[in-house]
This record gives sequence, C-alpha cells and structure tokens, in this order.
Amino acid sequence: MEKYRELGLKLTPQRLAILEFLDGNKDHPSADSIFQDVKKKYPMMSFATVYNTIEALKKKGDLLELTIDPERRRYDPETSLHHHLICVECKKIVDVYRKFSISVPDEIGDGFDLTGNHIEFYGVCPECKSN
Amino acid sequence: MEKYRELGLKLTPQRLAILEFLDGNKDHPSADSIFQDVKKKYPMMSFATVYNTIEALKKKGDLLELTIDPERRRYDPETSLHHHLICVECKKIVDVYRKFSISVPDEIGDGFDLTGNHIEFYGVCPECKSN
DNA sequence: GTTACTGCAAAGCTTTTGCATCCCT
DNA sequence: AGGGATGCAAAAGCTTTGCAGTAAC
Repeated sequence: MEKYRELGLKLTPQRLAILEFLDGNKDHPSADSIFQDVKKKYPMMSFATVYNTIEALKKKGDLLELTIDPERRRYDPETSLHHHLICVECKKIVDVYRKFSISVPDEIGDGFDLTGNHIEFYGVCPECKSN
Repeated sequence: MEKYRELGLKLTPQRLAILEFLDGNKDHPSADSIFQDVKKKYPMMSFATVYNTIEALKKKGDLLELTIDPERRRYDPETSLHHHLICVECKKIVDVYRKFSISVPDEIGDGFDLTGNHIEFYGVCPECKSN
C-alpha cells in the first residue's frame, strides 16, 4: 500500500475497498462490477470514484484495460504477461499463462517497432458444452 | 451482389453504398466512419440504416466485429483468417496475413473446445516513430 | 492548511429501439 | 401488394466531466 502514497495517491476508504476487490481478482471485472461490489460497503459510492481510481491504477501500471469485450471495458489487475481464453457462448474469460514465440515478419511488419502482443483464444467452455 | 438477394436482403441504394464503402476497405472502420462516408452520397442517411446493415452483414458472415478498440466497435470486411498490428500511438491498424501455430495446452485449456484465436500485435508505426 | 478525492448530476458518445413511411421485389 | 428497409427521434448504456463539499496528508 505504501507505493500508492509515494505516488501522491491518497488512500481513501473507497479506494482501499476497490484495491481489495481487485486484489487477486480473476474475473476481469468491468467498471460497473467494481462499482456494484464496493457499493455494498459504501452505499454512497459514485462512479466518478471508480473511474478516478481505475485511471490512477492504469497510470501506475497496476491495472490493464482489456479490449476483449465489445460491450464494455474490462480490467485486469494481473499485469504480468498472459493471454486469454474466451467462451464464445457465456463470455467467460480464463487466463492463459504461457509464453508464445510469435512475431510479425519484417515484410509484413510495415516498419513498426514491436512492443508486445496479446492472444485471444476462442472456444466453448465445459458448462456451455453440456447445454 | 446476387448473394444478398438470395438471403432475402433488399438491395437499397443506401445499402449498396455501404457495401461499396466496405469493399476492400482496410481501415477497420467504425459505424460512424461508415455513416460519415455514405452520408456524403445520401445526406438523409440514418444511423439506424448503418447498424441494420452491419447486423445483416454480420449474420451473413461477411463482416467481422473487431474488439481491438476500447473506444468503439470496429468492423472488418476481410473475413479470412488474419491478425492485427496496432500502433499504440495513433491506433492505426494493419492486417497481418500469416498463420501462427499456437494452441492452448490441455492443462490450461480448462476443458474448453477451442474454435479459433486472434492475435493483436502492438507497436509504434513509422510515422509515430519520427515524432 | 493544502491538495487531492468524493459524490452528485449533467453531459457526451456509441449503440439500440419504436414507429410511421417508403420502396424494393 | 407485401414485407423488409429507411429516417427520425427518443432512449439506453457506458464513460467523462464540472463543481462544491470533504477528508487524507
């Protein structure tokens, strides 16, 4: 928690509740998920606070914004390199911790300086298979 | 164009203009891009028509909805398998036509039946590099 | 005491929807 | 003629913003 203070971020109760909710969270929550959860503890909670905190965490590099759901933005507190496996039926998202050696061939690369990649695997999860 | 009739789709002038705009388009346009372009020819154009047509094309399998831009949905008339290279600065998107042999190991796969994948490569394009 | 954060409400965007009219087939 | 498509406007959903009051430091 110390590191937040170092960056000039104030540790308010609301912010702590958001951090607590995100810590170890594997559900790739949306802003609304975060809001709904923290609201249980702090009924006065506002969206502004959620988005403020998301923005602060993103800047710190402690939260990733995922672009895997066309409906809404989802966030991932797990910032180490990983990929995602998405159920095309129920939209469940599972982490894939594995390094893949892939790269864009120079002739296709169009002169880009590559900085990283992200793979989305699509499939049908066991629960949806049995329906 | 015949194939559209076969599916019970009516070929209205507006719809043809949208098809013409999309044909061979490599810009991964948003609904608004499509709207703005077709509006030049048909000033009475409405968003409803754009979204109607997008929906029809998606159902036909002739248009892909991309989830690579958190700001808005983008569409891709190129439906053959390919990946994308995205400039993290200017958000330009370049197609990557290349097959990568990647797969999720069973022990990670969580019982999913895999159906496909999509890779996003991130980088800085030549134009943004020189700024 | 400063400075940043909170909550509220309004606004901004993108996307969806209802409905009367229109026009492709 | 019939049924889908169009245009308009309103509504819905997600995200951002302005501001006065509040609380962390």
